[in-house]
Order: sequence, then structure tokens, then C-alpha cells
Amino acid sequence: MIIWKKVSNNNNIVYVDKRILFTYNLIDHWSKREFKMAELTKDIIIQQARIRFIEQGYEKVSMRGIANDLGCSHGALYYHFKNKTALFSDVLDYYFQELNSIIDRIMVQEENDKLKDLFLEFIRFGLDHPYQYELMFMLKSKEMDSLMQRPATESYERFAAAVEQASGIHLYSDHIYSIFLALHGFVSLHLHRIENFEEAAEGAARHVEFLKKTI
Amino acid sequence: MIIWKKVSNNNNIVYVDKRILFTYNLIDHWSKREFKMAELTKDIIIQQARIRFIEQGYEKVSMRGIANDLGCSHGALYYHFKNKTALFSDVLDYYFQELNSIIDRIMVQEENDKLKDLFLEFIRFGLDHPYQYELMFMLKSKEMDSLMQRPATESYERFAAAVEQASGIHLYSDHIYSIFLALHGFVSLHLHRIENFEEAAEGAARHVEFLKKTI
DNA sequence: CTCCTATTTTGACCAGTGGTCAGTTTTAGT
DNA sequence: ACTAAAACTGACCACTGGTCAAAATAGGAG
Repeated sequence: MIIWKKVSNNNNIVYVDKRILFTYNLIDHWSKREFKMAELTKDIIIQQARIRFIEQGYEKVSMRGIANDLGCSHGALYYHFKNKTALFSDVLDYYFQELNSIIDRIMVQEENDKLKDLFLEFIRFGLDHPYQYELMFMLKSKEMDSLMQRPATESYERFAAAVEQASGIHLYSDHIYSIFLALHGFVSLHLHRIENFEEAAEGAARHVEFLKKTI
Repeated sequence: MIIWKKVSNNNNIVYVDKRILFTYNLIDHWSKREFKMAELTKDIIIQQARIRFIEQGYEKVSMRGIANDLGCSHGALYYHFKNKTALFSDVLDYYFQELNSIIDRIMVQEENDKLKDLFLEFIRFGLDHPYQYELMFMLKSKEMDSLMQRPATESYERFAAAVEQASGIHLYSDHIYSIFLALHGFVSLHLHRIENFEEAAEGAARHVEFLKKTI
């Protein structure tokens, strides 16, 4: 990414990533600009926030850190997003979509044990996206929760409908909810204690088997 | 609680709680001391930390805030505790004990539905002690987790043993673990979304009923 | 090309955090 | 009364999320 950087009033440096491309001096003000500043868009901010988020988690990612990666000031981020919560709410939209499409994919497959897959893949998603899951289903603050509630509910309803369909029989909504809670319990207890799904795969399989038997 | 407070070098004020008791001046240094400073003990710090913790939660309680309540400097707290984590680890010991005695109490009662009580009271404990539960069973950091793991495991084992005994039959440990996860899931999903157990009592009762049927 | 306005961006600033540590005060024993 | 150990202080550090006046840039109209 190209970054223009002002050094003194008229002395400027143009970077590509972190390396100097060239320097130049302003005569008047570079009227009829041949260059534009690399534009800072919501999208590019979200993208960078996600990169840091995946390895550091919400708490440890700082707005200043993101701004630094992007070669802009942290103040600029607050022009595009009301606050940190709003930024990460947008980051998470992506993952709600991912979870939804996991569910959809299982339902269109053939010859698979759909119930088992639904349960197991939900757990896998949680454990392979620990920081994301944390914010999606284990709220950190009232403010974050109010932003997550709608997409979380939508994902749950998609899951619930899929479970009923996969079972081939009528299920009480309480029953499905209890199963969901049990899956959530597994994820939330193992979150951050293991590195990835595989480490808990056996336990997950047993838990899933237990839940399947209730149907 | 009595607090001595230095104002200028020789001008001192003695407080009881937040109100002035009397002032005095030092001549030399108050040799052969008639008074002792109100001592700052681990216990009194834990006690005050708990008070703030209950209403604010781990993140929002600050060491400076606690020190202020206690009329000492925040540095003093670090003399007694290595860091914030260590302090709150001690705060939580109390609640692990409370959870353990809830389990014990249920088991010595007579003519009660022990399984139902065990399940329901676990949920009640979690929802009525949201900030505590969060730290006890939903780790915030590797450091906190390593301190919580031992007492959490102990509490779980007590719970598991109680469940098996209450059921009157042999239960596979995987089965008990799955039930525990399901209860944990209920608590962790409702935590902070409701004010107290009563608000979720009906849902909790249905979830518990579902789990009982698996036995 | 010159203005002029609107949009973006900057960076000093604020109030707050957990944590450290040299220097001081207080305690307790000799 | 002296001394060594224990307890405590508060300036300091590096950091956080967030604000905002001022400055830079963009884009259109004349």
C-alpha cells in the first residue's frame, strides 16, 4: 500500500509499505494533483483490524496499532467508526456469515450425517475462531452485546431450523435450544485452553454423540 | 476503619471511615508510639476488592480504586499482591468455597430431588454471581486461567461425584461431563444478559428437565 | 488556473489503566 | 536510643480509548 508522509512543511516522502519510494517538494501546493493520498476506507480498516484480531483478540488489539499498520493516525479511524466497538462489530459480520454458510453447506450435502455434522462443525467453528466466537456469543459489554444480538439470533435460528430438518421429525424448540446450549457450553469451556479444534476433537465427538442420543 | 493520613510533613489527620476524628502534630517523631497505623492486611484488601468486584466486575475494578477505598496508595497493594490477577485469584477462592458448600448442602438434605437441585442451583449460582462465575469458569487470560484451573477442577469433581451419587446408578464420566457442559452453556449464554437467576428461572427449569431425562 | 467549500486526516490532549521502584516512614527487637 | 527489617508512598512508565481544533486534501464551479 502506498503511503504519502509529510516530513517538514514542504518536504514529503512517499512510502510503499514501509520503504521509501521517493521524496518530493511542494512548490505551491501540488495543485491539479497528479497523486491522490492512498484512501482510507472502512473496508481496509476492517481488513487490518481482522488481521490483528485473529491473533490478539479484541482486548489486546489497539486502535493505535491498527492505525500504525495502516500508516495513518488513530484519529482517522474515529472518523470512519464511532468507536472500537463499532469497528469490531463490522469485523464480526464476516464471521456470522461464515458460520451461516457452514450450516448451509452441511444441509445441501448428501449422504452425510447431518445432525452430527451440524453439532460438530459448530464446535469446530468456535474452537478454530476463538476470539471471534468469544465476541459473537459471549458478550464482553452491554454495548457489544446489543450489536451482536441480532446476527447471533439469526445464526441461531438458522441452526435450529437446520437441526429440525436434519432430524426428520418434529422437535420442540426447547429441546433444540438445550442442545445448542450444550454445544455452546463445550466451546465456551474449551475456548483459549486449547490451540485448535483437533486437540478437543475426541471430547467433542463424545459430547456430540450424547446430544444426538437425546433426539 | 481508622485511617491515619499525612497532610503536610508534621500535620496529620486521623480519619474514621471518611470523617475526621482528630488532627495532631509530630514533635520529633512520635517515638514510643501511642498509636499504630491501621494495618493493611491481605484480608482487608481482598474484602474491599470483593465489594467493588461484585458490582463492577474484574475489568472495571482498578487497583487505584481499591487503594482509594482503603485510604492507601495503590503501590501498597503491590506489596501484598504480586499483581491484580493474584489479588482476584484470592477473591475468587471464597466463591469456589461457596459453590462447594452449595453442593454439599444439597447432598445432605433429605426428601429433595437432588439431581434437579444440583443442576438448578449450579445455574442459580452462576447467574446470581455473574462476575465471579465469569472468572471462575470462563477464563480471561492464560495467567488467570492457570490460577483458576485447580479450584475449578476441584469444584467440578465435587459436582460430578454428587451427581453420580444422587442418580443412584453408575454414570459414565463422559455423561456427567456433557451434563456439566450443558449447564455451563446455559449460564455462560445468559450471563450479563439478565439481572438475576429469577429472570431465567423458567428456561433454566426446562433445560434442567431435559438434562435429567438423559439419566 | 483560482477559489471556495466539504471531506478527511492529524496529533496534541485527556483521563484513565496496570505495574515498578527508589526513597521514606513505621515497626519491632536489642 | 539505635538499627535493621517491614510496610508504604507517589512519581514515573508505557499503554489504552476517545475527543477535537486545526490543518491538509479533494472536488467542483466560475
